[in-house]
Amino acid sequence: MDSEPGTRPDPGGDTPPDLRYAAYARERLAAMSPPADAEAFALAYHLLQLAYVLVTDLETRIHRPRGLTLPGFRLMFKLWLLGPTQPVRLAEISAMSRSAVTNAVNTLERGGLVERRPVPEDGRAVVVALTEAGEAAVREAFAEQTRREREWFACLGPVEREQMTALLARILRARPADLL
Amino acid sequence: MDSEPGTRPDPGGDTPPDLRYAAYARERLAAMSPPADAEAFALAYHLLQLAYVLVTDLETRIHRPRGLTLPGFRLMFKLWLLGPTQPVRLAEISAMSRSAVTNAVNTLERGGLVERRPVPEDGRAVVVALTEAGEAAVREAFAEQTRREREWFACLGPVEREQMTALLARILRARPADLL
DNA sequence: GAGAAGTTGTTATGGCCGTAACAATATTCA
DNA sequence: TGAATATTGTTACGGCCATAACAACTTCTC
Repeated sequence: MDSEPGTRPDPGGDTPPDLRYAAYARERLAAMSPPADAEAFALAYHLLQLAYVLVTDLETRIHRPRGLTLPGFRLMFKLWLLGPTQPVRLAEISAMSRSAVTNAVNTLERGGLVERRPVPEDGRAVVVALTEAGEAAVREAFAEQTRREREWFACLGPVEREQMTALLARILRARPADLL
Repeated sequence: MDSEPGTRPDPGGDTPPDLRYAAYARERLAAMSPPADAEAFALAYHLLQLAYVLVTDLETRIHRPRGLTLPGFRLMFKLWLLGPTQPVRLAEISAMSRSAVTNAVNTLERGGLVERRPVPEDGRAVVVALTEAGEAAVREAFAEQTRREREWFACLGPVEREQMTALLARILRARPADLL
């Protein structure tokens, strides 16, 4: 049905393959018996796909050419704002595991971008701090990343951008309580 | 400033650490000289953070207990809708590399969930197809994932959910042309 | 037809991330 | 005080993903 060109907004023209797939999947799910929740699928799919494509773009276009990675940059950016910080704090802010922080810090430390310092009051603890090279790197990468983000979001108006941020924040705030 | 409790929506109560950090970062960026683009940061941050937290939740709560992974499930789900498909097609739909597909298919094939079949017309090509076990697995996992997604998005009304999906799709459709 | 050029899938290497197990250190509490 | 418990950071292992290089095959072009 509906195979003449121009009948719909563009279900086959220069639409990227991931969006064509999304449209197809939505139809198929709605047509199942019993019909599946095509709206929940579409929201989750577009959210994950956009995040994936955006992450890949920032990584390959901004950070890798500078010898960084996106996760590495994000960690350094936090240190830039927060100052020297314990791994356990970084892990809980980022909602990721302590071992992931250890790995990221290892990589950045090899590159001379951050350093570990012992904490006198607690023999277990360590703080991670930017080196001077790390501070310069994060400042420059931040400028470029912001520029690229603005390109990505230029298709939305200011009100829409705020709406979107607010909706995302609402979901994050209301995240299911049983997250472990 | 503003340190009495209850003055603001909750910049310190039971707000999760990632959102508290986001609010702090936003203030700091706006207070820089010259001020940085705190809005672009906030939008990108909330988008990436939500995607990350959601992915982690679906992975650990739904798929890992079933012996799957989220990327593995997503690939199987595509095969479920599309039928036997070439890796190159899967890669372009998913906007990921062919080698990532190879790896994912290897893992799924080890688990007996998909199989490779040669293509008579093209000696290079292969199609990946669900096995019977794979079809059963994807159907069950899909039901659970949908249930969980509905919990995540229950904090939005139907109109807001559609708004959000539309905004995400708009950004995906307008993605920068020079993505390589 | 035969060689050049392109496509497909794979492998190797390296980074990211999670879980589980561990050693070292702090804290609690009987 | 001293033993049980909790916390911190690390390591080992396996999965995901990208890039680059490669072999096999197809298609284009002369």
